[in-house]
Amino acid sequence: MDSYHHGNLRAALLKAAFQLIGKIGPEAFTLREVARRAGVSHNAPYRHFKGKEDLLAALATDSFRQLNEAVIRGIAGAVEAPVERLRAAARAYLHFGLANRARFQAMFHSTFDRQEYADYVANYSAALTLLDGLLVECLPPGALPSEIPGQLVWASIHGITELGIAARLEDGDRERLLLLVDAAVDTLLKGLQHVRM
Amino acid sequence: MDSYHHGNLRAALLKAAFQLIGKIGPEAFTLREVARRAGVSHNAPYRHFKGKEDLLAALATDSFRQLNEAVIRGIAGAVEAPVERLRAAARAYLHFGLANRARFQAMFHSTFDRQEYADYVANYSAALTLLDGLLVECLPPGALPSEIPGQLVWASIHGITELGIAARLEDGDRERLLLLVDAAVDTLLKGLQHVRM
DNA sequence: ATCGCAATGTTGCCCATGTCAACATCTAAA
DNA sequence: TTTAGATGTTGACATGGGCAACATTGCGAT
Repeated sequence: MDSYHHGNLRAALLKAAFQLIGKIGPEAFTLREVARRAGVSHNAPYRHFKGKEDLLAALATDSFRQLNEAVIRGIAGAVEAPVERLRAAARAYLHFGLANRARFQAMFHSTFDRQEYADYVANYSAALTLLDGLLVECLPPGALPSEIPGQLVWASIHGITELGIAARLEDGDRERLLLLVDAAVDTLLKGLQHVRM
Repeated sequence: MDSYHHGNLRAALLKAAFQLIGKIGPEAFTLREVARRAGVSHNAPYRHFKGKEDLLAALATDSFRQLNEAVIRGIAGAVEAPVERLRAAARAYLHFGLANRARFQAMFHSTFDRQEYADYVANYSAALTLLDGLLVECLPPGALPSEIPGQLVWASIHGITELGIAARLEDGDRERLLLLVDAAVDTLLKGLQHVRM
């Protein structure tokens, strides 16, 4: 092999992009550098992506998939109790964000037009649905006339993660944030049992 | 006048930067374009800022100041009741974020080294302190052994704002998010009265 | 089998940007 | 008034995104 045609350049480019964006922020992220890392000319990516944004969109979509998987793995390793499962999911979410700050940013702060990326939207929604399902298990049956509780929990976990990313973390802070996530879950669950929506 | 020297270029550059970043994202934000808008050569900004990042840092710092002011204005226009004041602050926070998405991003997702920008850190902390003060008024006295509740409330409001920014909004969604913010405040307050920290 | 075409890569180019260096102009203090 | 420092300007360089023209390859119709 080793021939003119790469075989599966698209995948290779995405892989290289993952590594690159992990080392530097998504701002410094460079199409040409991705190509270099894939051992390919600076224009080869254009045969597989419309441009830089398109690559970023693919990256974001894939990252969402991985986030969902990570969350699922998280709850799989947890006790049966619904609250524990929700906590585990929340912790997994936080952990994913902290461990993949640049990709997290690509997932939420990219500028591509979402309407053109149905896959992205699907995986985005899946994350919310996932969390919402766990939440339902934690609340008294029939207590969910709206989608608000799910969005509330998601937003809180997401906010903690965002702020955790924004503040550059020392190693000890990870613990603190985990406590915060637990506190968020507990507090919201308690509050949701008392507040009318 | 109209002379070689501008008079107060630094301020003019910041102003131009505000306008520019309002029109486009902070990624597309360009030092040269800022200079152009200030009617000045592409290298003039270097006499007032170390480089692009430095300008962004100044912008972020200033934006934080404005956020805090907006929040304060928000509570000033609210009823006396502590919970109402907290709600007003939260709404102001959300509103500021939605109305200034690009600057909001600059505030939280920039890559400059925070240690070099004491002003930035000060204004950042001020936002948290502000919120925390409002929160204390809403809780039973002596019930705050930790900083967790404040961070919790902040993170939730922030998360709603971030997700609101991330999802491009239709006009009707603004209402929904405001409801969400109110729900967050109510739910967290209720929960905080029942959960041990 | 072969011919031809579409897919995939490559090279070369253009323009914009961030930043450095050298030079120009102004202002204020000595 | 002179002159040094502050402030702007012009020019240059390296790098990046993206277009166009060309090269190579593999695959399907004949």
